[in-house]
Formats: sequence, structure tokens, C-alpha cells
Amino acid sequence: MIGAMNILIADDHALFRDGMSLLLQALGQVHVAEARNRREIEAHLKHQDLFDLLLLDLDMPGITNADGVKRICESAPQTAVVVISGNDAGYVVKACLDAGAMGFISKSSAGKVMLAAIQMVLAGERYVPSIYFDNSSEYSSDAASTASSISPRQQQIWQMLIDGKSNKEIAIALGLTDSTVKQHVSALFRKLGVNSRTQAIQKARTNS
Amino acid sequence: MIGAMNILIADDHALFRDGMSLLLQALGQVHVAEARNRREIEAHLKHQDLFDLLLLDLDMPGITNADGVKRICESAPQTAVVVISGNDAGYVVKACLDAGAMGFISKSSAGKVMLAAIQMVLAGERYVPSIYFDNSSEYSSDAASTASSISPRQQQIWQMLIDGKSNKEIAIALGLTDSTVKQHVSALFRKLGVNSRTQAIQKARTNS
DNA sequence: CCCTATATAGTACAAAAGTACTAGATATAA
DNA sequence: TTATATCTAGTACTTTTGTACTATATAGGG
Repeated sequence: MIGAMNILIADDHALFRDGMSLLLQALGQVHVAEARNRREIEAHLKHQDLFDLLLLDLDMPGITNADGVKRICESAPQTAVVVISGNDAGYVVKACLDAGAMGFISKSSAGKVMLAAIQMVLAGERYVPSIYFDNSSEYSSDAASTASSISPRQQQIWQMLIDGKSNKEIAIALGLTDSTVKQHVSALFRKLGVNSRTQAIQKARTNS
Repeated sequence: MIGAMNILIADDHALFRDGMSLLLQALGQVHVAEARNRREIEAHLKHQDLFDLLLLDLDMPGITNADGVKRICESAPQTAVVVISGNDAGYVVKACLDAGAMGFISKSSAGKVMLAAIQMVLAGERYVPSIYFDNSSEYSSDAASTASSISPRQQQIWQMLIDGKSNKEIAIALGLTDSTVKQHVSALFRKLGVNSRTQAIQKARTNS
């Protein structure tokens, strides 16, 4: 690598940025910039262009889901984006990778694992966490699986429940009927073992 | 302070624990233990007793709200508990302090601020963040306020919405009628500017 | 080919949620 | 004292949610 690497850390928590910044010193010649919200990320990408790497928190002002990741990835095609998230459920990982991320790091990971992942991405490789493979075929294929997993459509609708959308709003957004949305929501509830949207939201927040 | 201080860091994110651990070195002689969930916290408190300080994350397996904080505080009355949270809304701060916490640190705070807060608590003082005072009378008094803030009852019910409870479950838990719960829920929605419980949950997650 | 799962859409119904009122008790601020 | 806000509880009503079915089309596995 010629010269110092430019890395942008985007997280709203100072201590996390500090810890990550310290971790990155192990890479040698690195120049680290920080952003606390989407506005600051975009400002950095516009004015100071050309970052080699963007470490992007998935729970910060302006970036709360894969859509936010997609926006950032599209506005910085030359920068490798690694998503860092506390929620490492398979559907989240898949959504982020589909959105254009080059890697996904769980916040529960040890520092060494994070560093290895970052080095892999800097080397041009995609990094996918092992958890992602544990559930094997469930999320790894874009085709529907036979297993009793949450289908892509259900995952999509799950995200919209989390975003506070009503059945009607979901139907309009996806170009479906109310009836179809209800069918998907009920199927999702059955798989999650819940019987209300608020419980489905809690499932996404806590365990998964 | 005689000898080394015993400090327990409870957070499910490794990097955060590392960053905090590093930060604590500035205090001099400290012995740091770590816990990743409630089970590990309780194990530490039982077997290794007598911690001077417990830095407790408010979003980790087993500890998601003030009730969790209360349980921990009660099981370790000799240990000063400082809650660390990404959500520093007034009602969260108040709930934690009421639960018995000696301090409340926002994850968005700079390291220096965190360190100062920790030192204050170790000195026997309660630390309350300045944000808590910005909204002045709203949360600082246990009496109801005239301001258009979220009342204690509404905060309590808000938390139960977040936990996925139905109106009926809330009514039973609080010994109220369905009608009264609905009244509180509607009043909360009006203040939050939403019209569904899923949106109310999202409000708690994102901005506030 | 058969079985299964998904995605779609419909009907029908029960339950829950949400709104809009009234109303009494209580506490606080002006 | 008056006004305001909370907490409680009630009635009445609409809308939304959730479940239980049927049904068609598609795609994959055995």
C-alpha cells in the first residue's frame, strides 16, 4: 500500500470511535477521520474524497438499516464499506452485503477478529462473518430455501414493521394488497413465535 | 483509596469494553473485570464480591431497561453502579437513577467526560449528566410537572409498549382498566406525535 | 410426479387498538 | 380561587390487526 491509508470511522459513540481508532494503529500508516452521523459522513465523502475504507455503524443518526448503507455505498463507489453492527442476525448481514457492503463486523467480536476482517477487506476480499454460514443455506442463497427460515419477503416486511409502518403503508410501498401483507405478517409471526407486531419488533431488538 | 480499585465493566461489545478498560488506566491502580451479559455480572458479584464500581451498559443481554438496573443495584448494594447508555433521553436517565444508579453516562460522551463522571462517583458523589438539567423541571422532580413532557405514568407505559406488551397486559400488570391504559397510550401518542405503538417504539429507538 | 414453500389475493370474523368524548379526584402553578 | 395536568374509568365508535380459511401460480427437492 502506497502512502498512508485513509479510513473513515462512522459511529455516534465516542468511546467506540476511540477504541476502533486505537485498533487501527496496528495497521501501521493510517489516517483516521471520524463522523458521528450521516451528515458528517457525506460531508467527508464530498470534501475529502477517496477513503480506502469506511467503517459504518448500523445504529447511528441517519443510518439505521440496509437502506442507509445502500445510499452510502452508492455515493462512494470507490470506498470499501464495512458495516459494524450490534445485531448480527443473518437477515441483517445479508441485507447489508446486498446493499453493497464489502464486509460485516459484529460489535460483539473480539478486536483481533475485527482487525483481521478489516485487513481482509483492505486486501480486496469480501469479509463475511462465520455466523452467517452457521445457518448455511438459509441466507446464503438468493433463492428461496426449503428450511423453516424467514423468507426474503418476510424479512423485508419485518424491517418495515420495525420502522413503524402499518399494513396499509407496507401494501402501498410494495404494490401489494392489504390481504397479502397480512398473510406475510402472520407467517412471520408464526415463525418468530409471537402474535403482535410489537413483539416482532422486540424479537429483532433483543435476541436475533 | 487503599490498594487497587475493583471495577466491573458490563457490556456485550468487546471494543467498548476495551476502550473503557483503556480509559480506566488513567485512574491508576485499577483491577478491571468484564461481563458480557446479566449472567456473567451476577456470577462476578457472587463469587468475586466487593466491586467498587460497576459500569453497566443499558442495552445488553438481560439488561434492557431500568428494571434490570434495579435488580443489579439491589443485589450489589455495596457497589456503585454507573449506567452507560446510548439513549440519554431524560426519562431513561430518571428511571435509572430512580432504580438506584449512582451515575448515568451517555455513550455519545467524550472519554474525558466519562472519566470525570467515573471519578466523581468513585468519590462518593452522584453524577447526573447536564442534558438531564436542560429540560429542567420536567424530570428533576418526582412530582408531576406542568410542562408538556411525558409523565411518569406515560413513561412507564411507554417502556411496556417497547417490551411488546398489549393494552390488556399493561392493565393487568398495573392494576388498571383497559380504558385507563388506552387513555395513557393515547396521551403518550399525542405527545410523541405518532398514532401507533410501533411508531412510539421507533421514537424510543431513534431520536429520543 | 408429488410434496412443500413462497407469493399472491380473496373472504370472513374476532380481537385489539385507537379516537373522542365525559367525568371525578388530586395536585400544582399562577 | 382558577386554571391546568394527571390519573383514573367509563361509553361509543371506527379502524387496524390478527387469524383462519380457500385458491392459484411458481419453483425446488426427492
